[in-house]
Amino acid sequence: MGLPDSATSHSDLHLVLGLALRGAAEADDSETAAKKGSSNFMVSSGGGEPSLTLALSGGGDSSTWQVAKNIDVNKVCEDYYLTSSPHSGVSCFSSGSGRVKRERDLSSEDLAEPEAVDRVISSSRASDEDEDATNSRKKLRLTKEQSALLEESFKQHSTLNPKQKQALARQLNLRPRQVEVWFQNRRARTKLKQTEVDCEFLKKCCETLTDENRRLQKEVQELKALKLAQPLYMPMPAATLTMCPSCERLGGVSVSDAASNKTPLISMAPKPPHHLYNPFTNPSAAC
DNA sequence: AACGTGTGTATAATTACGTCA
DNA sequence: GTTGACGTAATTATACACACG
Repeated sequence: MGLPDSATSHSDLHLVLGLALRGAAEADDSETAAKKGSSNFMVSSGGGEPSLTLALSGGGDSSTWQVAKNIDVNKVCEDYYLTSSPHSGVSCFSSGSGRVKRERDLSSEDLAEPEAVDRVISSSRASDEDEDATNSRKKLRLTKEQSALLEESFKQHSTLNPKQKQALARQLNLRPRQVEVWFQNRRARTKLKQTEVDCEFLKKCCETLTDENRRLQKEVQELKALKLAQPLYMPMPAATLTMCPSCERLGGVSVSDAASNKTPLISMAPKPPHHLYNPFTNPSAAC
């Protein structure tokens, strides 16, 4: 496996360079370097000398960070969740640039949470956009268990109130913001899926109507052909006449006209073959 | 068979903006 | 009118699977 894309980011460039300096004495292992590079928790702004401890000194268990920083971030999180007590440390899903504009999760809602450290770090960096931009965001991959629980919760209610969000986050060992984002994206996916279903349904409707239209057009052509085949002004046997129940017309002739024995301007064609559409069986269509 | 690379897909995260209390 | 919380929509970025040479 090659270097992850993030290895080419500025932040990781710093890391890789720094690690390369000391890595000479270690193994010439690009994958190891990549893994080291993938840990973008806290790179010191001090240029050449990478440090992973600066911003964490006042916070959680530094030993945890020392262990985690050399391991694939997702694996770290999985292992971390499995082995650590809930909220015993800083969330490993540092999203880097994400806390500048939205500070929703900095509210009292979850300030008591352990990831407060994360947010302290982030907020302390929020004033330094340039440095913030050097951290590429790492993407969390939810475990099957987490996904299942989220799905289960989503089935019950597609939106969460703050308490539910908080509880779910605690249950999943995620930040409330992450739960919130998951639900947002889940709603979006649901909507997209429904749109696709609707689209398919409308396509089928369109096809059906097109077929129906084609059939009717064909029938019109056949009727026209039949009409041309008959001589004009041919008297219509009364028995072949039917009355439209809705407008009380007899084959294009009103009842009053028929009663007065006036000759219709246009004679009715003989009764069409039974397989053809008879407009009088469908008054609304005929009138 | 193992490896590196390009590509497509799923989805976490971000951003912008609207609504409402 | 302002503010903060929350929602959606659009978009970006990342992780991963897979095909291919």
